[in-house]
Amino acid sequence: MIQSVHRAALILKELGSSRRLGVTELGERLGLAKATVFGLLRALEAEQLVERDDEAGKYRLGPAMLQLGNAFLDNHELRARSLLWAESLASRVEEAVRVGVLNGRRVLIVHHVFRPDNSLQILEVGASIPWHACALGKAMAAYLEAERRSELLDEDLARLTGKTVCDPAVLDRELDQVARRGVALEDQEAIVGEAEIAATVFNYAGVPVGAIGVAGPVERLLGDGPSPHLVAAVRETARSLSREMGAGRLSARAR
Amino acid sequence: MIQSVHRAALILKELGSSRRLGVTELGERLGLAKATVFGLLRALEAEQLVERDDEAGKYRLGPAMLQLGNAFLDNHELRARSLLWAESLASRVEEAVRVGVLNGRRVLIVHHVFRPDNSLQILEVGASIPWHACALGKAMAAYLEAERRSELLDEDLARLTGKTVCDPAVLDRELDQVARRGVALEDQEAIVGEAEIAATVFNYAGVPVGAIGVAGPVERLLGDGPSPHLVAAVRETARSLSREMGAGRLSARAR
DNA sequence: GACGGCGTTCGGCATCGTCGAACGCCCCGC
DNA sequence: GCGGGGCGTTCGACGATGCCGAACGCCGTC
Repeated sequence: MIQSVHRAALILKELGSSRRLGVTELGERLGLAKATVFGLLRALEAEQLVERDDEAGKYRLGPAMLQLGNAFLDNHELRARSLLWAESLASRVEEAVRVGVLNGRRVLIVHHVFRPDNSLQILEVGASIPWHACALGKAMAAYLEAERRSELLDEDLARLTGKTVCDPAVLDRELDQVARRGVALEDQEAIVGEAEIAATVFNYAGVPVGAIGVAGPVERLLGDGPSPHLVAAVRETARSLSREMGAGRLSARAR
Repeated sequence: MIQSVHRAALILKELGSSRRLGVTELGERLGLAKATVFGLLRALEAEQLVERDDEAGKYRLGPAMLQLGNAFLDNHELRARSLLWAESLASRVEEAVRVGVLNGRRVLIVHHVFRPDNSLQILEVGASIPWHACALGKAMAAYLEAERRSELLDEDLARLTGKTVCDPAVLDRELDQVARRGVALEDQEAIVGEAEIAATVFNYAGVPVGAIGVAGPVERLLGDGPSPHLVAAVRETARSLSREMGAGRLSARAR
């Protein structure tokens, strides 16, 4: 639908996954004529969505992309409402806190508070993680309607570490358990040595709209069984956030 | 050029500056038929560049936007090369460090290291600041070719605080001085109480490609005259970064 | 000095996006 | 409860618009 917009988006996504590409290479990858790609690049360049590498004829993503990405964050309701909660959760448990939303088959991190210990950490906002390899993803998947859940379970579940759970049947049972307990766990399923404890955030209608969780070294989080202190803190924070998300909608409806 | 792509970009930018908009409102703002806007939104939605607000028919930016914005950062050469330098500068001077590039008439922050003192700070990556209201912008403007410089000086120079310099003639002289000294200063020209000291980063051809600087409370940075320690550290870091940017290109050419 | 590969330009053809009008829905006020 | 107005959405026909293949000019290489 709207061919040129679709193709422009393909170009942007292609440029996003490679440092820089030329017209010919883009044309080959997308199966389009060089002239077509060139025209699209020209239009995108005029919008600053794409930039030309000095001298070489290569193209890369442009600065407007960053501004729009930032605008997405600024307009994001869950993120806005989670800022204070995440901060207070982080200082309470002395671990990093992440907030994510489900985007297709991956979890997009929309907020990230560093562990308050002065160590050098990289900001994960904007990163996207396979849903089955993080507690945030499992927390959301557990509360989706059955149809959507099996969609997630059906397709290829990549193995990121030796502990990643890739068996749909096993995952399905784990999701049931998550729904029963109200918390999701992840034990080195994305990165060796790292674990996460997360809980779901719901909107006024009881639909999961995101998840919040603490992430850190497996010893501290899951030492011998999930730390009850952390689990309680995460659950509590998620519940407060859900209440706030609901409140926003309800007061809007009341008007 | 490529009408539909141009219009799609306009929609994205419009959505970026308002929390959420409906089809009709977008149509009015852009002077397009509702059906046209709807078609474009449909296409953008399929790409996850745009998202529909639950229930209400409103639209907002989608998660793919964030991923692309992040991809821009990942592919950004200056940013990649500045990560370590910025980190070491920040710990050396105990102040926040920012790295920016010129984007039209504004400076886009592509990297930001917090002041290492545990205080709560907000990440400015993705923010864009009028060039004349920050040291980063002035550092770059000072080394542009005359034509480009007067372009920057000619148009409207917004007043952000009482100390913002908005007079083209005064700014022009200040830029000459920046070029002579090799550092740009900013004294509460964007935010009251905040100052910045920055120096230009050049590529192999001597073209300014960005700037790096320290930002913080005016008393500490410009107490009585710009702190010589800070000025030296910033200059040195910018020179090292420039060398690295040049080296990248030269070795590429040598091949 | 000729070749190959690149980004770029050109122009004709038909596809594809555009628009106005009409539909169905929800909310609000009478 | 009923009517109106606003919204997002669908439809179909017109013609402007973006698509493509081919050709150009540039650079680096062999």
